[in-house]
Amino acid sequence: MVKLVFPDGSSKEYAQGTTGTEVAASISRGLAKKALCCSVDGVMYDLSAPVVSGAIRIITFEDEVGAEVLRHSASHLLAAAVRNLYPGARFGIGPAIRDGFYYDMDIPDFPGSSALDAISSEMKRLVGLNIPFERAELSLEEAVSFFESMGERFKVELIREIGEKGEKVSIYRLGSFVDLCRGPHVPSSGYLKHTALLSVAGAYWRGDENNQMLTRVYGTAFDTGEALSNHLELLEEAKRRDHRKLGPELGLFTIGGPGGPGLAYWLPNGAALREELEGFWKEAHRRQGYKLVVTPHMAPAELWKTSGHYDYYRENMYFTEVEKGEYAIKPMNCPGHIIIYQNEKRSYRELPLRLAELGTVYRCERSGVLHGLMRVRGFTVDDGHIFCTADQMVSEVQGVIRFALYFLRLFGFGYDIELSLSDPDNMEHYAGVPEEWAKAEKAMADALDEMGEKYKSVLGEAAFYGPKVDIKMRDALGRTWQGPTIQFDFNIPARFNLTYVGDDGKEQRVYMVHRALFGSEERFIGNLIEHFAGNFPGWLAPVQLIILPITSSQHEYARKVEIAALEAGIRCTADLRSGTIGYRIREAETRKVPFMFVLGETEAREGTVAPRRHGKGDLGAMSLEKALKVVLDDCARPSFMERR
RNA sequence: GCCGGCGUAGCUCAGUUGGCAGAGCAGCGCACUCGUAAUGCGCAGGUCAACGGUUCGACUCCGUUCGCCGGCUCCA
Repeated sequence: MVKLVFPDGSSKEYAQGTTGTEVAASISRGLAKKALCCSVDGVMYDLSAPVVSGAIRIITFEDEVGAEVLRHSASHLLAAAVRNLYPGARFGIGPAIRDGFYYDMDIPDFPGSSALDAISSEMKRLVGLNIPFERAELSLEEAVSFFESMGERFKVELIREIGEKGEKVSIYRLGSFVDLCRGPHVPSSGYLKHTALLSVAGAYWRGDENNQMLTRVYGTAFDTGEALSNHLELLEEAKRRDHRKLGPELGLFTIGGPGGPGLAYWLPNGAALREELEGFWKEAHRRQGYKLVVTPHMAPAELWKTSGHYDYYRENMYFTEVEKGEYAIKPMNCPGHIIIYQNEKRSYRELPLRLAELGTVYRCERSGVLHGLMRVRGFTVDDGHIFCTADQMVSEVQGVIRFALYFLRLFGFGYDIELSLSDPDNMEHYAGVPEEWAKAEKAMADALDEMGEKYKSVLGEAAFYGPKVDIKMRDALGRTWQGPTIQFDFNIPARFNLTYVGDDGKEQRVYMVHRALFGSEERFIGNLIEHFAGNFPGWLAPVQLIILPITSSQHEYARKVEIAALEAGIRCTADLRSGTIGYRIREAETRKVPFMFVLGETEAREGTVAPRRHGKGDLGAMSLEKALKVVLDDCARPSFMERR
């Protein structure tokens, strides 16, 4: 007999050889229908396998692992279809990924994305045949010779590695297609009805650019047609919000082309948004006790040699010559802030010293990785460096985290926190001594714990120069982006011998924290564009108000209203063109301007305006004074949080 | 950098087998003077990304360069 314990704590005995399918059916018909695979004591099994005693869980698509199993199965289906259409194809890896799956394949004479339709049809055909996934286990030798006979050199390479780890080798058969796979899989291809192929791209075998380039096909799969179409709709929405499309459309920026790849040119509207964002940032930083500084765009190579960038970051730097001396364009702001720190002898009394700058840096990124505003060669970092004593570490890190979260909440982003720690097995790779690392890592963890913030610790993700807290931000579509980062630095203070005079009159090594809230202003604005779909909150809207006289008889009144709005501090223009009012309203709506004042004969006579809110429509006529107040209230820059 | 795709008017896109460069929107002009998401008519707008080659003839075919897009381990 086999004794199974269910998640609710109840248990039941089954005959030896009972399969997962039968167990699921004994629980409920609904579960049997939704079941994809099962796990016993955390080990995953196919539903067709006989169950063993232990804690069983029937896994459905609602489980994160269930979704992975379904998608991984879909990747096998994809490979099977490709094998049928391109018998010469050889297969690499085909894992499930967030929201989908891919398969890397070497497909001779592959025609590119035009082949997706044909592959999709073949996949649909295989789904219709409802072919079972069948598992078999092989010895290492059998597996190697089997895949060698098929010419599957990538699989052979993988098997050899599995052999080194001492795992047994399993294969899965889907009709005539056999793939190396740990499993488990859904019972049959009929479960993969709601699958879609998305794109084709090149990918190096195992991600190494020294290896062969394979063809990667991306796809996604869901348990229901509705879930699939919702996901595809989300992808469409993301495309509509793409900052590379909205940015130029809204007159925010232009990038690439004659201005040079990876270099953003801010148009008047974008510059207005930036200016507002920067103004808010500066104000907030002053109130948080930062001293704002400004440092040059280039500095002698010597400075970068001392900082270590010259040796370790050289490939990303641009160089130039000044009177035969070598200079570097700055890729980071830290050395500049060091110069300012070192400008005078520092006392413990002036710590923590918080320096901040909107510093524009240039980094040489490889042409292929450039991506709109998200990955550029010239960008402005909202950089800050905190110089403090060991005792001040926890409260300083907390202050920055609180500050960062305030910023994210202000814009309506969600967040997840990661604490990136050193790899205890490789401490020799890091700058600084292990005891100091332990102290700094504890300070960061303590800071988070004390604040009651949830976070995920990731071993081995720290920078070589120190541990860090990374905050991932989640936008309106649920996508995550690199957000604020707070990094401890053991390296620079040692390299520059940064000290302060302690209360004992002796020189002490200063502690240093790098931090950025936006990260790159360019990328952050790219995120904002997509997050808001271009419908910025009033205070950031490049144009806050458009004045729309209905006929030319109201032009004079329109000018008066415009002047009043400008004097009130509203970013405003009057649209005096002769088109119909419907046409001009439509245009203002598509430009996502928050407010319009419509002025007709009645308004001009009575000294009123008829405001219209973007997305909401007509607000009804009111006095000019009242209307201006409505706009000002809506477009007010948020006041900075109270200090705790 | 590498693999694949793309590049025609400011934008979105047609352009057949190699045979005179097209439309809608935007712009400008004229008419219209209009009440909450597209008024009508007209005009102008191009080195078909650039350079080279094949050809009687190239937007079209070939090559090179530039730019843009999808990606380049989330490890069977």
